[in-house]
Amino acid sequence: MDFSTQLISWYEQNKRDLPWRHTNDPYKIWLSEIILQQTRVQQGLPYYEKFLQNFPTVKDFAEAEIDKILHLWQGLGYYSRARNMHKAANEVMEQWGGKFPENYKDLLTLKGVGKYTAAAIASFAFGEKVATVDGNVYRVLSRVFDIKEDIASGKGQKVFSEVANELISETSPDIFNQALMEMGAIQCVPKSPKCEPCPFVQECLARENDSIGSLPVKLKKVKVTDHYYQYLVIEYKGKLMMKKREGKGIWNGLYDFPLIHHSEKVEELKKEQVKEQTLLELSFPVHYQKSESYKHILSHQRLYIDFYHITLENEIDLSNGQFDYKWYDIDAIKDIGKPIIIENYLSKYIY
DNA sequence: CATGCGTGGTT
DNA sequence: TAACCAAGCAT
Repeated sequence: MDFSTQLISWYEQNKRDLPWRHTNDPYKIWLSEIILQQTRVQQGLPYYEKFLQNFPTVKDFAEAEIDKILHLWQGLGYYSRARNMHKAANEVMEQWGGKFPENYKDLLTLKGVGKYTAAAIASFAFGEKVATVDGNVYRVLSRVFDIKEDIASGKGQKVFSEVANELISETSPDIFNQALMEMGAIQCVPKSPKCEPCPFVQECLARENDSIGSLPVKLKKVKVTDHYYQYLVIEYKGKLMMKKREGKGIWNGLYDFPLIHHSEKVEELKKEQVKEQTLLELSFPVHYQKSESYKHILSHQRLYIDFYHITLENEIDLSNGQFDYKWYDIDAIKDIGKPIIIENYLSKYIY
């Protein structure tokens, strides 16, 4: 029995029941695939349901406010996915007549749809014979065939793509793709893979060569930098001062508080910096409540965060246009997208 | 081609 | 605890 047949046989007996496996609708496939990028199934599941309820069709998604999309996406991370989905939905409406493009090459033109996602939609929705090559596939193929090519390099990605496209089933490329990823997700896992029930246990070259623990090879290491944040939670009559983050950094499109950003550890609030950020003339000692310190870990940054809750006696006029901060009713703040650390703070001390 | 981009789970 | 990493993509 060949690789594909063995794999699919294993899959039919071991697969999980996931909602996006019951549809051929490219919109639902697209939604699920974007959500699942770098995200675990259990974390993504409730978001998939929530987005489908709010936006049953790609037209609904395209017509939605980006602020509503980002609020629904809150807590899932990698927010550029949500912003790119909004753009892609509008591309589908305006350039493809409201219907998703139906092949790998055209799907690749959509914002936020790369090689993996284009292959996923093309095969799952349209039956195109093109292999999905994701982290699971790298792991399974690198082990079964003991391939030591670096998966972070362009060459490595090309090699694994070629291997996967050699193996892919002629008759059921969609099931083959699902099966290969499922094997990586639930059996050929990174640590302590479950080799005993694996259909390839006899022919797995990495097992034979005792190299499972070092595969797949991934040379690139992310460097993590430290940042020290002082957030000013400025309250006046049931409103908080906030603004929408812009630019290329983290949390683009989400809302947060006036922020004093340091590259070194700091102990106390500096009043000159408070004024620079907010025009707020603090006469120290001012009445404020400093929170406990938070450590917030991103993929590439360690944030050490203190919140300073300042309750004003008099309103600050924010209409001079020097800053983009505005006053937001605490009730309204519940309905806009915020970094999860901000949401956690608000839930504990403000709401 | 290297880097930036979240959050949560696991070891 | 720090490291790793989870159905990647854009620039």
